[in-house]
Amino acid sequence: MSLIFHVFFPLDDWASAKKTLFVADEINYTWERNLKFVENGFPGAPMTDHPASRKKTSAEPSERMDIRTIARLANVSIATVSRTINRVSTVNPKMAKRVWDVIEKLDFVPNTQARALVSGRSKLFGLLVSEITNPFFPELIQGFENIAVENGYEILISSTNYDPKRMSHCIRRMLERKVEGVAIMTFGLEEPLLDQLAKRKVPLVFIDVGPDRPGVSVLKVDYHHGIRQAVQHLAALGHRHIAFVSGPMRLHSAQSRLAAFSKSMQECGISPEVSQIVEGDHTLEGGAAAMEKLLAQKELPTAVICSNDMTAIGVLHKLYRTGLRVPDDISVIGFDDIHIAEVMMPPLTTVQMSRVEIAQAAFGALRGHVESPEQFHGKREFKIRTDLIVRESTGFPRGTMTHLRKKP
Amino acid sequence: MSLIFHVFFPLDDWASAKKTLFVADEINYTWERNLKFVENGFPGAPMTDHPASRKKTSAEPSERMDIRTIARLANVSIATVSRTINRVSTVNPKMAKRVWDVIEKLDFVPNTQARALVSGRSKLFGLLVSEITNPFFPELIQGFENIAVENGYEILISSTNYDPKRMSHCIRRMLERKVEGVAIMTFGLEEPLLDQLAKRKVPLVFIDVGPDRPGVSVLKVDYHHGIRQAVQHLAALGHRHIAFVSGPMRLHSAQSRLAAFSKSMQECGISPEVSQIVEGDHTLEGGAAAMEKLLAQKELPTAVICSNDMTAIGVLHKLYRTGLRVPDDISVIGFDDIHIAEVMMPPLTTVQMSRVEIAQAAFGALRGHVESPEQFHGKREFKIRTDLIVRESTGFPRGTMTHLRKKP
DNA sequence: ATTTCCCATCAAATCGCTTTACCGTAAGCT
DNA sequence: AGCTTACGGTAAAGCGATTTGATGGGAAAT
Repeated sequence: MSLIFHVFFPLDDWASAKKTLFVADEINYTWERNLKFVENGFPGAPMTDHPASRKKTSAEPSERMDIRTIARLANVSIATVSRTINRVSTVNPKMAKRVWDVIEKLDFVPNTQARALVSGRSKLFGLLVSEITNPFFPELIQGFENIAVENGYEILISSTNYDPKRMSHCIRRMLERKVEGVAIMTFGLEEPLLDQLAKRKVPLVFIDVGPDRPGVSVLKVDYHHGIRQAVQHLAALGHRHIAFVSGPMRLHSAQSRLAAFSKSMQECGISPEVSQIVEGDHTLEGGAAAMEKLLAQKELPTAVICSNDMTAIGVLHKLYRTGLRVPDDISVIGFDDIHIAEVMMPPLTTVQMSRVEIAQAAFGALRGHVESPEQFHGKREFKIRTDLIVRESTGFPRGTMTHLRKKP
Repeated sequence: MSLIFHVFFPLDDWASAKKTLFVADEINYTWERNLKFVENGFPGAPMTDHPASRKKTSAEPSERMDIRTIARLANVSIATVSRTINRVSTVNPKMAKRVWDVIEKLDFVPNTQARALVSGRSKLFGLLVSEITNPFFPELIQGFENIAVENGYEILISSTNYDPKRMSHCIRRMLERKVEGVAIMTFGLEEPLLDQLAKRKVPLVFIDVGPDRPGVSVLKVDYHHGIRQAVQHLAALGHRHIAFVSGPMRLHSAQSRLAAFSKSMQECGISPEVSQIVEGDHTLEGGAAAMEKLLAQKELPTAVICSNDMTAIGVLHKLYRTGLRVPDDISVIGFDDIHIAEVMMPPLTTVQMSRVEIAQAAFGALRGHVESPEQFHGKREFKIRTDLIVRESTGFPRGTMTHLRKKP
């Protein structure tokens, strides 16, 4: 019978002695690059050094630091050092202290690569986002990173920039680093690329939609909840002509948001007009372009709901350029609630989707699969809520309160 | 005698597709600590599994993939496979093709950990930023990642959130992963933390200021160039009362920007007033708070220059709240030129500092140190230019063109 | 005094890949 | 023919940990 603790590498404690320091790596390798030398009269043929050809450049005064160096200095066996570092509970405290002392004195840092190699656990998760420059993602990354580090994992972040080639490259790199799981936060399903990961049975977690396979979890965002609130909010203010600027329609999340919008409109007894639904691409520029299209139509909506905040900000900007005032002339609602939405002019009414919640759910799913696969054998789903945050970009529709109205 | 090529892991070629991607990482460790279990009546003493205890969970139908599996299937020796993968120039193209074919058919991915372990090269760089949620950084990360990936490196990204503890932790983690260099883009010098890295001779690159040590490069940003343009621009428009919202003064970059401002003011024959210089913290909220302080003073400036764009946006927002119009009532200039600055209401006049340029310089410095230390033995400095981008948040000072003026 | 445990030790095997000798072989040159 | 050369093969030695099984010493328990 044994009590099992999950301990891999007790950084906090370890570094608890405030001396967090650094390990000497051997980074001094040189390799000259050169062209193939054809006319060679001498014996040594044209050759290329194998990249790993290492030459001890200098006789380091301090010999290299091994787990066995520690063992020697602490006067214990390497097995004991290993156990100590990994906090196996059977080591005698006295012995452990001796070991820790040496480790601290020498500022020893175990080599993660070696550990990963033998243990088979890289303690690495991949995090794939579609666009790191969209503020939504850094906030998500931040959350994910926090939880991951707290739990002893590292993250490999990659931004696909909506490019499938790039995405495939990212996945490849993660495979090379032997990630134990990947969170695919691109809001889209790229079937072919997944095969590489599926084949290797890497646990995955998706947002919105993902293949139905063991080892794959999906975070189901309840778009409808927040979007219905948005539509109702607008309807209650008296809006009947509500436009929608969608995201790129190949994204599942964009489709879902649009669907939620249409449904909510019907629930409110308003029938959405097709001409008032225009496709954006979730960027600032896309939002501005979409608004321009809307502006070009004979009938102007009195409110616009956008598929994300970046789009909404683009819309706000186009409106500003056009001389239309928000919310006096037209109301605008975004989606995501990125930090900057709050300081727009005017502050943006938006549907918030918690990054922290998503990050936690994603990490939890991955960790679950990795650390206790038995309980996580099937596909798991997690619900993510969304809620309307009312700020100042929404108001009564123009014409409703004529005395307040001013013509642009 | 041999000709040497630098080839480690030809990602580009290999994944011949031009896919560039991202790496990042982050974080911490949790492990439950446990007390020694004294009262144990049962046989199996309190035990902890060694983390690396691996249990073959499933009998893989496909046997595990080695470099030697490939060798066997391609009918060559493992040495040849290794040479092929590493593009050693002496391998016969025909043979190489045979090997590549098998590799592709089996979707073989070499284990980076094993390679790193034996070759001593992790092909990993650390990237430390102060705040990933400030849009400036994701843009920088994007640039850094692009170049790194193109050159076969991965990045471990960490955000310190201005917390020294966290920073120390980040550094520790990077050491464990055996990064070959670290770009410290926190715009601040944390002496004690550096020791950890310095001791291990990890190449570093800083922005603005860094210790004068071999292996350390510094990216010197020419703040004065852009800021002088900003001041001159304002002065030319007729402004004489120009305020400055600085960053947190413990940041060297914040000090430099302020110094550049003061100097530029003097060059223009204007003496900066102390009361018009207020400290912000490079955040939205800090900018708003700073503007509030400025607003509370008896004499209002006619223009405000901010230490970064986030601050400027905060200022803009506070001004909007107060009912002051930009640039009619007051002009505002930012610094950084983050993407969103362009769509502010009004679009922000700002000093641009190229993220791409910084990323390239940083990567170049690191790579230089790692791959040809002889030429890079000393501290190297790189210049980064800054330039004013005039948009619409600046105009004539109020009172200059009385006929255009409207009282708030 | 003997039996148990507990705690450690040692040595050896692994992880997946790189690298180094050293050895053939077939073709190319003289 | 006689030698080089080019190119691949073999085999073995690591890289820096983790793990396991065999083993032993000492202290507590019987």
